[in-house]
Amino acid sequence: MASTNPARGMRDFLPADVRKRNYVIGIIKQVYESYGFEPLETPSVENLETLMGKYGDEGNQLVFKILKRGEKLDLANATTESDLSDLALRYDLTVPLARVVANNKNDLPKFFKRYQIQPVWRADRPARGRFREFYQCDVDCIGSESLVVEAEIISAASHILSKLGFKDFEVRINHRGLLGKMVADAGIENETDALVALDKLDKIGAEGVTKELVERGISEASADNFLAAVNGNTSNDDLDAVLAMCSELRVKIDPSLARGLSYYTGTIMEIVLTDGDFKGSIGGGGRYDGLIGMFGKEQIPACGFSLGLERILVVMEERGMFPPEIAESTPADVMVTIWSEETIADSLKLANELRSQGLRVTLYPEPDKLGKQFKYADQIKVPFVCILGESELAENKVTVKNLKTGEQTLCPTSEISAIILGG
RNA sequence: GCGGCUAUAGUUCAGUGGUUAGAGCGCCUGAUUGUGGUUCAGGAUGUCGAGGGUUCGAAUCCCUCUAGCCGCCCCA
Repeated sequence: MASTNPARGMRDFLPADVRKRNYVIGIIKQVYESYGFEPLETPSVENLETLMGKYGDEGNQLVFKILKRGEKLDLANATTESDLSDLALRYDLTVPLARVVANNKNDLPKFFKRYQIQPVWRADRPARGRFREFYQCDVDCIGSESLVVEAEIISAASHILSKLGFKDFEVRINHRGLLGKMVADAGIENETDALVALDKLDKIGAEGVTKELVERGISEASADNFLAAVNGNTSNDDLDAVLAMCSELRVKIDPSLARGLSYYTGTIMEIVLTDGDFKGSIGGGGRYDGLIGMFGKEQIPACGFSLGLERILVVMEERGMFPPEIAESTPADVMVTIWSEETIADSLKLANELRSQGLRVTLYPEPDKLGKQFKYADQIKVPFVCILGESELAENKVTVKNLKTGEQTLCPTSEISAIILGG
């Protein structure tokens, strides 16, 4: 038998999951729009050449490539990857944005402030809180080199976390220029290796980082110099300016913050929870003044931030942070039963009357024993059941039962919504 | 990509070479032909992940594959 599991690293979202996701996405949209960011959507699929070379070597490996189709797919004579694949699923939302900006410069305002909440795909190995298809919630501001952009983006992301109920979190910032200088001053040639090792400082400590630097072929003297620089005077004008504009927020300079994506050029930032046992960032971003220029046109400055929806959801689930109306939501306010074949039309009519009174109404889909119908109502957690049986029809009334209290009322149709909304 | 662990009913798991593979939960039926959530009685459900091997005999031992989990790597 074929497996009924979704494909590796992919997930089905059952109704309860979707409600929680929509709740979080709703707040993210609302906050981004309150800062004047506009929505953008781009295709799931990009041309392979659009994505390749934008994320570093590791990133290139993780791009989800799509096999060529029809006559273009010539397996017998294929010798390179580009003979087999010409498209790929998008790896993040930033590179597609850069492509859109490069392609639509004349139609976009001088400063393009957009948000985008869509899934991205990575051919990664799935782990806890890590999937092959996951949503990112990006905000970016295109066209300005001003550090006001950084400040505002940090503010928006902080705002969202507060509104979702997070209390202990902080934004850590660093600067690619500062990192590059420290690496060069220490006499280290391979900047990527140095940064990857440095990024683990809070996890494995100074000794661990030194060890890893040496393992990556960097001399012990250089490694020590590098770490000394990180712990020494790390002042940077850009970072100081951002800090000054974010005085109301919890922002901290973290000289060990590196971030993997290769397209960042200036400020880099990450948002982390400082309470509980969730390690790792739940969002990050930075300035990428060179990326849009990689599409061969004008060089345009840009800066953005991405919140990881899945990680936010994992933590909110573990901590029970969803409001009761989301956590205990029901598909309908009331369920209408069907007494018999002969009364189907009456039940259909009743359901529609209740809908026109503003209620969410679910109809039991077939005549059945009342016990079965109640059991189903209980299972889907609707709070009220309407019974329209022979005796009710004879009186032109409906029995309404409150499933929580067990209370039952016989009343005309017109009074039902008052009972349900009042109860 | 590397290392370790796991795969048995819808689900969580027990079963370490010997009849017909079990349990909890869930599901179905009835007690209750106009009333759920509680209770009681009864019932159904399996390619024991796939393929091969050892054996008189394999869910159990061996090999291969596949999938999942944990750690490393990397990342949101």
